Amino acid sequence: MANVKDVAKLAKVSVGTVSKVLNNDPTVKPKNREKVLKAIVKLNYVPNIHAKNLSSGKTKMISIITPTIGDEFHERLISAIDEVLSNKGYDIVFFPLFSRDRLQRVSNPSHFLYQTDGLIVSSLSLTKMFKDNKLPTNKPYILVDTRDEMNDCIFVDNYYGGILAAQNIKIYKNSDIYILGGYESDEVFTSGVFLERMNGFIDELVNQKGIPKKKIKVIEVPLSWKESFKISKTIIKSAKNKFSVFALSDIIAFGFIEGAKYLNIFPGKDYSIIGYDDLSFAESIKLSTIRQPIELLGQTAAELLIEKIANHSDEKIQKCLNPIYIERKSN
Amino acid sequence: MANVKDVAKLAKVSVGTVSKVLNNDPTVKPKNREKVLKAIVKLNYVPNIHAKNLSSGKTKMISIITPTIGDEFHERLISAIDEVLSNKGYDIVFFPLFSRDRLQRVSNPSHFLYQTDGLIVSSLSLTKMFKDNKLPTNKPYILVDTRDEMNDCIFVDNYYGGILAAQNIKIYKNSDIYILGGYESDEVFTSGVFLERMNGFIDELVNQKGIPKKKIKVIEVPLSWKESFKISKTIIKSAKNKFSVFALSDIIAFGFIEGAKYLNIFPGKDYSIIGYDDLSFAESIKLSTIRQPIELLGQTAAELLIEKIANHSDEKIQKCLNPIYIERKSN
DNA sequence: TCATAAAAATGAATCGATTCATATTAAAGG
DNA sequence: CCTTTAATATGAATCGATTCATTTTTATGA
Repeated sequence: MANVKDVAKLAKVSVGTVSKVLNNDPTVKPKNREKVLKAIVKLNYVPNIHAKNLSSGKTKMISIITPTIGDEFHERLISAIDEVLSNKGYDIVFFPLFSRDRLQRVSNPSHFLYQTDGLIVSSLSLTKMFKDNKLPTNKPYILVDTRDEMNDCIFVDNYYGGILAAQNIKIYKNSDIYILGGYESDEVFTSGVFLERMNGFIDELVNQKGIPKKKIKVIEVPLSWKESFKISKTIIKSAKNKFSVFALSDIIAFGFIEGAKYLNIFPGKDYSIIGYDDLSFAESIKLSTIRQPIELLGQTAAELLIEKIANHSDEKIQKCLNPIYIERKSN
Repeated sequence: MANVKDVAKLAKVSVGTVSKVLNNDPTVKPKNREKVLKAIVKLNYVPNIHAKNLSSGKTKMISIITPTIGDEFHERLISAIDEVLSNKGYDIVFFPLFSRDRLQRVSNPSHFLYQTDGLIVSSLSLTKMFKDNKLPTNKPYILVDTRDEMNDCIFVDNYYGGILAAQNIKIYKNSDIYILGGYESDEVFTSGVFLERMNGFIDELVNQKGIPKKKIKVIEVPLSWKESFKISKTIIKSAKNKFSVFALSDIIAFGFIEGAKYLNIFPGKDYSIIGYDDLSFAESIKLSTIRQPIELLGQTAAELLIEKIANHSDEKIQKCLNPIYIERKSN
């Protein structure tokens, strides 16, 4: 394997010049640049990234940490982040946690994860993961999709999202109102967004709309359409009259709607339902929902982090974006 | 930031000893080990991973490349890979491609991606990505979920999966048989598995079961349940009598079934349908399907790669796993 | 033509670990 | 107690880039 020295020798220039060529330094004359380039090709030279990282003290990489990967929210979020970062010359390295076991491994401060130029942590609460509520690194980082007073973060106001749902949901006379979702099997991997949505919804209904609290039924369901699919029967049977549903995620709303169809109960007609997120399928199933600006969330996070890296400024960042209500036929 | 030298000085031992402690070398006496450990804590020392990578020539990391991330198949595959690798002391770094643009960036031979100890490439065809049908690296790598004569690979026999579907699908008299799926928007990101499934299915029907080819209708649909949801109406209207469907993925089968329900057409009663993959929801919707051993696929890939890294052997690996038919009510 | 300033090239020092041949210390055996 | 052997410890050399103070070359203009 050839290295800079070999290239320098073959090109008859110094290693400094080779390094300049590699980094597009304009202070190298065309003739020399060409010589170096030719030598690189001839030797089949590939720069060693580890040496580069070590000697420059930079990696031009950003670590991204997420709980899982199999969902549209994170796919869109990360794509958006990647787009911004790549424009600024950064690459992303991606660390989905999957399990507590992997979290354990990845908690080691000497893990590669913490030795890139910065980190974006998505949908995770550091409080629950690390006792001191901090990532074990002094690299700059920012949390996304989590509210955290102690760390820099950017998030969508989930409490307000709940309020929006409450303000817009159609309520039938004498009818029950169901909140669906929010169950999380492992509390270490939760960001608390579901609870906030629920609280916003309940507070608004009770305090502003004067709905008696006992008419609001919270049904804890995991974030999976299959689960709400199953639970739909129970709910529909227990409900007298028409009823209203606030699903804490579009995924849950979807399962409920599909399950209800089996009983010939249709959204917008026999009951009203509002979802959350505005995922790509929401429009096609005519689901009213609270839209999160997922792409904007990712873009802003990326921009803020890059700024932080560039300025070394340590002023606290607490950025809040607002969701909006999207009206469709289901409500 | 403290380094090995600082630790050595404080602990009053040599850097060699510090390094041994860091790497759990048994030839260091308990007393010294303790001194070093104490110094590490006192100095808040964190090993620099880039220096380690450079000097040792190893990273103890494996790169994983996938086209996307938002699907159950890859989530399960990667989890399985991660489990095996972590047991062998390796960590994974994960590179979803997302887009051609990112593929472009990631094709640079000096990318970090190619400077780990090995690579696993999932569901991608190198032929379409690189003109010489090789990854731009001389690190060991293995392809998963792709058949490729030129490279080491492990895959599930998709052609045979198609045969299995053909052998088991219920066929009604004078009825049409539909194949659903296989449309891919960007051919660079395709692995060709859908085509193989389809060919196996058709060949078996025509050659073994004597079904006339014109009764088999191929409907190209993208891998999205929404799309097959939409197309279901068209198909059902055009179909006289009962009919049979081979969905090239469970996701597509699901969309079709849900769409058909709107027209009061039910699987296992008004038509028969077989899916592919046996994703987690297949059981709950009673979908007959061709099960891929996803976890086994990931585990075996990981094991083979580690072996390759250890032995430097360059004998060609071409491992084929078999899918099995899972009977449920939809067929 | 020469002095001076600007541009380009140089290469030793550096980053922070691991390696391994060599030196030191401890244990075993007579 | 001394020799031999085994167990530990040492630290200079190494990995392969970047950096930057210094030197060399080129350009400018009087």
